[in-house]
Amino acid sequence: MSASTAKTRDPTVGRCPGRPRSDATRAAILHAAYDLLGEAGLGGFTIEGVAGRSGVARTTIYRWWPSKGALAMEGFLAGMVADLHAPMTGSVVADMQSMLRRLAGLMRGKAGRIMASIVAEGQSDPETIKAYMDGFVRPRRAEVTALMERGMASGELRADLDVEIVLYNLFGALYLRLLMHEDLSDAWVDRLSATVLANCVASKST
Amino acid sequence: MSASTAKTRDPTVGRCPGRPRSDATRAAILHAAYDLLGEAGLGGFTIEGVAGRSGVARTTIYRWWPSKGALAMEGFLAGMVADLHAPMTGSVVADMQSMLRRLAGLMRGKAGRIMASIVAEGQSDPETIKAYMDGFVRPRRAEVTALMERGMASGELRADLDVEIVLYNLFGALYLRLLMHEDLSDAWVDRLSATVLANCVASKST
Amino acid sequence: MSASTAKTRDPTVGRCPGRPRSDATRAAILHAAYDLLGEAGLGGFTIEGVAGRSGVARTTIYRWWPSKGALAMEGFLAGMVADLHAPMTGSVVADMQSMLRRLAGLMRGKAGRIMASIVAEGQSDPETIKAYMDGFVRPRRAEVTALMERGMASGELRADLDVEIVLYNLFGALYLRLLMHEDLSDAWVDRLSATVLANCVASKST
Amino acid sequence: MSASTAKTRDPTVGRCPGRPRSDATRAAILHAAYDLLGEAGLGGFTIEGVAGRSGVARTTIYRWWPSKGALAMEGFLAGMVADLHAPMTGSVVADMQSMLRRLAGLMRGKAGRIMASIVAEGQSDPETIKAYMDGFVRPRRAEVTALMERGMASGELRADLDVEIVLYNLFGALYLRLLMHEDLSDAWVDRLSATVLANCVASKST
DNA sequence: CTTTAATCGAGACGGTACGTCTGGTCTTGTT
DNA sequence: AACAAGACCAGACGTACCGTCTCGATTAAAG
Repeated sequence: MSASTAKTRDPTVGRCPGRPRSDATRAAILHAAYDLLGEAGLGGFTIEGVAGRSGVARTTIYRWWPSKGALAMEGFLAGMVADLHAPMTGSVVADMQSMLRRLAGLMRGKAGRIMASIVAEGQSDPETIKAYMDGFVRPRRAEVTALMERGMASGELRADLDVEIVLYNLFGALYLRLLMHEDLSDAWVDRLSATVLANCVASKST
Repeated sequence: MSASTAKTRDPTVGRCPGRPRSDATRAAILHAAYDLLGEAGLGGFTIEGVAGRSGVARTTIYRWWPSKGALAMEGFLAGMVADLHAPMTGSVVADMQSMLRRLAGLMRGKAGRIMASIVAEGQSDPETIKAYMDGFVRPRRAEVTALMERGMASGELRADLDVEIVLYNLFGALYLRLLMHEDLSDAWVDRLSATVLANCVASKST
Repeated sequence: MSASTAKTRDPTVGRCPGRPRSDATRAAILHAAYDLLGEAGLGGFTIEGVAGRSGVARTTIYRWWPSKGALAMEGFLAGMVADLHAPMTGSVVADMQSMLRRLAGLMRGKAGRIMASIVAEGQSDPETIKAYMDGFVRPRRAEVTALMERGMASGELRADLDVEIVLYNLFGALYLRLLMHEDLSDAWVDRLSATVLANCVASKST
Repeated sequence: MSASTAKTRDPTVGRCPGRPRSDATRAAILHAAYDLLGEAGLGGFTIEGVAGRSGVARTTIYRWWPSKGALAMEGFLAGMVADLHAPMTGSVVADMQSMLRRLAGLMRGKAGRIMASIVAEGQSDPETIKAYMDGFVRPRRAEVTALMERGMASGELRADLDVEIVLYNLFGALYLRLLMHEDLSDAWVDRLSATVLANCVASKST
């Protein structure tokens, strides 16, 4: 797991002596963390709670995760089985629209609550925000950037687009509504993508 | 203070008997709150800390503010002496650009840290986010909306703009970068406004 | 309580501001402490345990007692309702004998277990042993010393006694047997007092 | 080692299969135990500490010693190279006096600290006190008893002595002062032996 | 002037979670 | 097998704040 902030042994140096780390324990912790996050947000997310729910000693958690935020992050990522890969139809615009709807759908649910919590926690713990960026945001961004650049290359989108800015226009709007507890309905998302993407498609008259 | 979430006596019932609330105390609390927020963010922001720093009993704070977030909000608003009123030159686009630069400037400083903290706290306390919306976001939004509608009426901007979406494109991008601890330089802000506003001006060929 | 190691307010300065300390709470803590000591010794004596048993918050205990040992000591002293004042018959020797039997009786019971625990704890915490000396041992010693000196003055005991040494002969023997988990029956105690006191009475031939 | 409480293999059954127990390891453990005891008392004496200092795994210690006290005991006995055999001059009284001074001398030093620690530990672990009695106290007691009985037989001491009580008078006094952290100077010890032994010598007038 | 009622300080109190520490058990691989 | 290493559970430690509570002292309008 590239985004893991937990200490890990270097696997290249063969085997270390001593009892190896229990994967069952690790999984139990992450699972409990994800559940607790979804139920209580990061406000009610407690190392103590995770320990209790997973049946693991608190010391064990402290041994492997440096902070509450780091644990939350990894629990979130481990629980995000549903990935967000763009669907790859022919139309870049259609792909973008469906991707945004899917992201908004996640944001409306348990995952959205967790995402908001992580961003919140990140405001007082830089490590958390960094882990979130590296583990979740940037991979997503890279995918969408690639998609748009494909559209620009194929002529579907204007060639002079500032892709980064467009991404912030889209994701920024979604995150802002998420964090402000505003409506994230498909209708609103469609309005967003329609408005922004309309300015991205190549004009036919040229 | 319309955005105050502190309990207040109903001023219509004339004067109540008993000792009136001390304004010096109230000011001391808010001042200490603003300072503490700027220094430590909301992670190190505690009622206890505000009480200690302001030389006020904790009880007094609890008597008037229902939650940590409410106090932070009011402290933030009270400290925001520098307002953000649009400068009102002739050009709507120029006004928007300068307004965005000023907002970004605030975000780079102590106020930005506080804004991030309030949004963070709001994720576990809906009252806080509501107070932030009512006290800060919506007034700002209303100003900019009015500005843009003026531009649409005058013909400087396209008449078919979805103003709300454009606002989310702009503010969403700024908030996202603020919360992700990314760069908020004037250069980036100019790139943002250039890209978005270019799609807003009326095309001359009409 | 002269031996109290708990912080106490100076009662001479009238009333202090703030909520006054709850005597019920204090009594509950001391009572629970005595019980727990008797049941588990000082080895199983825990602040946490006292808090749980007395229904008091742990913080409250930490507020008033600086250490485990201090709490144990005060709990012990507070629980020693049965005092050990010498009975004051005519005969000093008889008084001594009955006093030793009473002390041995205590040592056989819950109090003895606590005494042993305190002495044990004192080996790694000098404060504890000091508190035990000041609060329990020295007052006892003073009583018996006075008793013997009365006997010496009246002619019942030899005038050239080294009272301190005799006290160590008696109490040392009892403590040693207590700490070594040896028998402390009345029969043995009588043998002790007979042997030692026989050497203390004034010889009639003078 | 007769007083050892460590599990030992029965040497009569020839050789057991498997790797034999390392005597170097055992010695290292006991040596580290003695050192640690002298430096930190039994309060700072931990299996972990002994393991670290001796370079031995904690498991190994737990395999062979059932409790902290048992290990401390054996470490103490192994370190007591200086034995306490009575010097055997002609005079029983002189021998007793010198023996008491030697014991007091030990008590003033590192060994005294360890003895106090062991007695302390024994209050919550009966095995420890038993091991201390069997390994150290009773052999000492037997020697002195024999010495006194020799004196009684030779007429130097009174024939009607209750030797056991006299021993408790002497040793009890010393232990009590040791455990109460009171002075154990030669002067005080001489006062003790003078007082007690004066009552033991046979009266010449008979 | 007195009431009289509210504010404000101080601080005790029951709680929750923190992050640390130690003791003892267990599970590995190595010797 | 014995051993070193170290993961793991269990649970107490002492601290920081939380939010509630009871006091006494203060203060200003209402009677």
